[in-house]
Parts: sequence; C-alpha cells; structure tokens
Amino acid sequence: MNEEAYLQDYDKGAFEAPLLTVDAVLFTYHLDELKVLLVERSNHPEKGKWALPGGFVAEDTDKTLEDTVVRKLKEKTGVAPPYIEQLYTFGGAGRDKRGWSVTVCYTALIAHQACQSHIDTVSDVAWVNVARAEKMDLAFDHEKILRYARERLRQKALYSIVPAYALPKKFTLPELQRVHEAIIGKPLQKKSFRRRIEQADLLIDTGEKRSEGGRPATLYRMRAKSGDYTFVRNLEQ
Amino acid sequence: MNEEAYLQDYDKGAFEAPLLTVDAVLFTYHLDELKVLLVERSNHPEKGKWALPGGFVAEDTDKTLEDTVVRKLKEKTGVAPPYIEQLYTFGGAGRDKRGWSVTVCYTALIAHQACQSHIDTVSDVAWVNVARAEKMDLAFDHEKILRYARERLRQKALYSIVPAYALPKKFTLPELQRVHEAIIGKPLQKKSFRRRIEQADLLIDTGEKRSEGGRPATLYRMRAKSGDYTFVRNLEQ
DNA sequence: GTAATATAGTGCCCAAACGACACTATGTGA
DNA sequence: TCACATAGTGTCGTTTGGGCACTATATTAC
Repeated sequence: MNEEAYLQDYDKGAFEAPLLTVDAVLFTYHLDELKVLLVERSNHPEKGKWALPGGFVAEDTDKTLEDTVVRKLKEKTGVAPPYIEQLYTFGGAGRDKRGWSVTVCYTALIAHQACQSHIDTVSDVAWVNVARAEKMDLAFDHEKILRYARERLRQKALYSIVPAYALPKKFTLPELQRVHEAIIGKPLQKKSFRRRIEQADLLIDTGEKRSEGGRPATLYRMRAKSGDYTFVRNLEQ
Repeated sequence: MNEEAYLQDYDKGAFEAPLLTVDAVLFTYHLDELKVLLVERSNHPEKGKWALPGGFVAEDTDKTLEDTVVRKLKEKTGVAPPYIEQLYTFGGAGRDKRGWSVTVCYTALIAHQACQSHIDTVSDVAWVNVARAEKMDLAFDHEKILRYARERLRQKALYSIVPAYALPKKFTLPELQRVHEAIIGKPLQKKSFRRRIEQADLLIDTGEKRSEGGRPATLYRMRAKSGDYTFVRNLEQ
C-alpha cells in the first residue's frame, strides 16, 4: 500500500493506526535505595497490575511528546521533574493484546522530598525499590522498559552527574556518590569520583555545609542548565 | 480525560490519534564522501521536496518497528542494511501541517556498492552528500532529524567501529579510517585509531591483502555480530 | 579541656590509555 | 635498483584513572 492510499483510509477512519502512548520511568533515591514510580492500573487491559506512569497524547493541550510525559507525571506526583530525557520507543504487534501499539518512553529523575507529600495522598501510586519492581510482573512490557532504563541510567552514572537530579537542589558529594553507587551497584573510589565531578565543572559550591556526625560536607547545587548534564568527555568537540 | 474515556472515543473512530510514521537516515560512504539516502516526495504534503525514506507501519505484515524501517529501506535500495539502530522519536503538534504527528527515526548504514545498481533504476531516490543535504530544504523537520543523526554518528565514530557498516564486508584499516575522518570532519592519528580498533577486538584478519599503489593493506571483516558494535570502553562492566 | 571517633576531603604513586611523530615495511613503477 | 607511495610499528611524554594513605574538621565521651 502506498502512502496516498493509506492516508485516504486513515482519514476515513477505516484504518486502525497503532495505539500510541507515552510512558515514563521516574527514578528517585530515598533511604539508601534507588526507587521507581509505579501506578496501579484501574482500567483494562492489565487492570490491577502495576505499571509505569504514562498515557495518551492530548492533541489539544500538548505541543510536544515531552509535554505529554510531564503532564502525566504531574498528575501522579504533583510536580514536573527537573530532569527528563527520551529513553527509547518500543513498538510492535505483540506488546498489547489490543493489537499494534507504540510507546515513546522517557527516563526522569526527581528528589524524593519534592513529591512525597502528594504521593502519600493517593493509593494507586507508589515508590518501589527498583530491584523489587523488576520482579513484580508489571503490566505490558514495562519490566523490559524498566530494565532498559536502569541500564541506561547505570551508564550515565559512570560518566555523568545526571543522578544528581534524584537529590534535592542542594546536596553533598558523599550523598551524590551514594546515589551513583546505588545505581551502579558497586562502591566507587572516592578520589576518582570527586576528580570526575571537579573536572566536569557542573557543580557550584553554595558556601553552606551540612554535618552528618563527622566533618561537615560542602553543599553543592547544579550549575544553570545548559543542554545535557553529562561530562565533557564524550560530548561536544 | 481519563484513559477509559479516551479508548472509547478511540475505538469509535471519533478520536483522531497522532499520525505515526517511521523514518530512516541511511548513510553510506562513497568517493571520499559521507552520503545520505533521500527520496523525492510524490504525495502531498510537501510534494516535490526531498525527504528521508520512511512511511507507515503495515500492521498486517510488520511485527516490530524495525520491520517497518527495513521494509521501507528495501523498497528504496533493494536490500536490508547490515546495521540499523533507533535514533530518536520526534513528535509534536507542529511538525506536520496535518496536525499532531510522531515519527520514530532510525540510523542505518550500508555499503554503497550493495545497493547502487538498484538505486540507479529509480529516479526519485538518490545518495546526497550529507553537508549538501543539510542545506537542501528537506520536507517536514527532516533537516533537524538528519543533523541529529549525523551528530550521533559522529559520537559513534569517536569510540566505536559502527562506521565500518558503511563499507563492504571486507575492508582495510586505512579505508575505515577515512570513513571515520569523513564522519568526524577532521583527520585522525593513525596510531591511535589502530590501537583503539585492535583493543576492541571486533575485526578479523581475512588473510587477504589489497594494494592501492603502495604496500598492500590487510583486509579485515567484522567479527560475528553480538550486540552493539561499540568499544568496550563505555559499555559493559 | 582533651582524646576518641566519625565523616570529609587531599596528596601521591603507579598503571593504562592516548596523542604525536618518526621510523620501518612492502608493494608499484620509472 | 632506486625513487615513490602507502601500510604498519616503536616509542616518548602527557593525561586519565584506580588505589590508598594521609590530613582536616566536626561531634561525642570522659
């Protein structure tokens, strides 16, 4: 079938286009654990199962795919996440029993404290430890999506400071290192970690300190946004 | 609008879902130039303009999004490319005058000789120098997509040997280096280049040689496929 | 006060990786 | 057989990163 014939069918509604959705893997860090936001499905199909937050494009209000994701995340958490990035688009004939479907997936990060109060007010949304979520029999192919997002985040934790968005605006380097370690799954060398961060020059010393029982640690915040928050190494020139 | 209400509308055909397409940025290397495959549009909208090859999902024959891309590329080149990878999904209200649309884009590579004979038989398909293509006023947002693909390919050329797929099965290291240089846009250090490739251990010495006026160069081929063809550096452990 | 303890942050060595570039190797053709 | 052209290597100095012991600065115990 050529494009013209297809479009005629499409316009007449005689043709059923693939179901298009948007999903988000929203990570946070809380109590020494990497967690992901899950939503209990209230509709068929897969009713009752837990799923990644997501939904359909609202053609009247959304201008971009990111608008759609952010809108959906706001519905669940009350706020827009400070970091969001397209992950991958999964599509095919088999991933939804209703037929051909496509989902454009995003990875997002947010500080736990930024949305905990909102999440506590609803019962069908929860932060779940990532390792546990991966064994939970999620709806559709969401387990696969979650694993993919986790692996990508792991790569980012190795050479970027994107994981800092899972923390509050101000944070200490030991804190950030613990987040990276939780994502990567093994301890990091303190010196190497700090050297990387210093070279990237993406953090600003706030001048404040925070004590956790020993010598107080310097509080940092992210430098003003400018493109991707990765180290210079593999990007740009 | 919640999901259930949306689906009812959707099933009734009362709702117009975003137009979903798939596009490919197919690169090759020929006569010292990096080229991209373009197709002259024969249908509205944007009729007459050159565009990236692509089209709609055929729900009856395609099982995955990759099937769709490969099918479309076969229509234009006669063969399936040896390398294909999802690039990014562009979507929004403004990119197609018909309204909300989404396109899942792929980057692909192929040897020029593998499809030249087929392409010569049709008039609406052509290999175009990448730099020239980027100034050509392509259809829709295809210029943006092309630039994005080129930048991503550039990154890959810095730490992987994916560009080898723009060459025939057997190739020499000086040849491969020229491809990388064309992609990156500046000369590479011969020794560093060869060191990287040796360490990656992804090429096999065929035992054959090829002369180009001086000392004959060793012919290599890619090692059997296994995942992504990137160097170990940023991937795995 | 002062010592013990806990956490933050630095100095420094060594090994691996990389850029730069001169050198050797091996073919073609005058 | 000698110039030339292209392929491929040796090697040096710099950079990057892991490892680990050291110093720094707070709290807590006595």
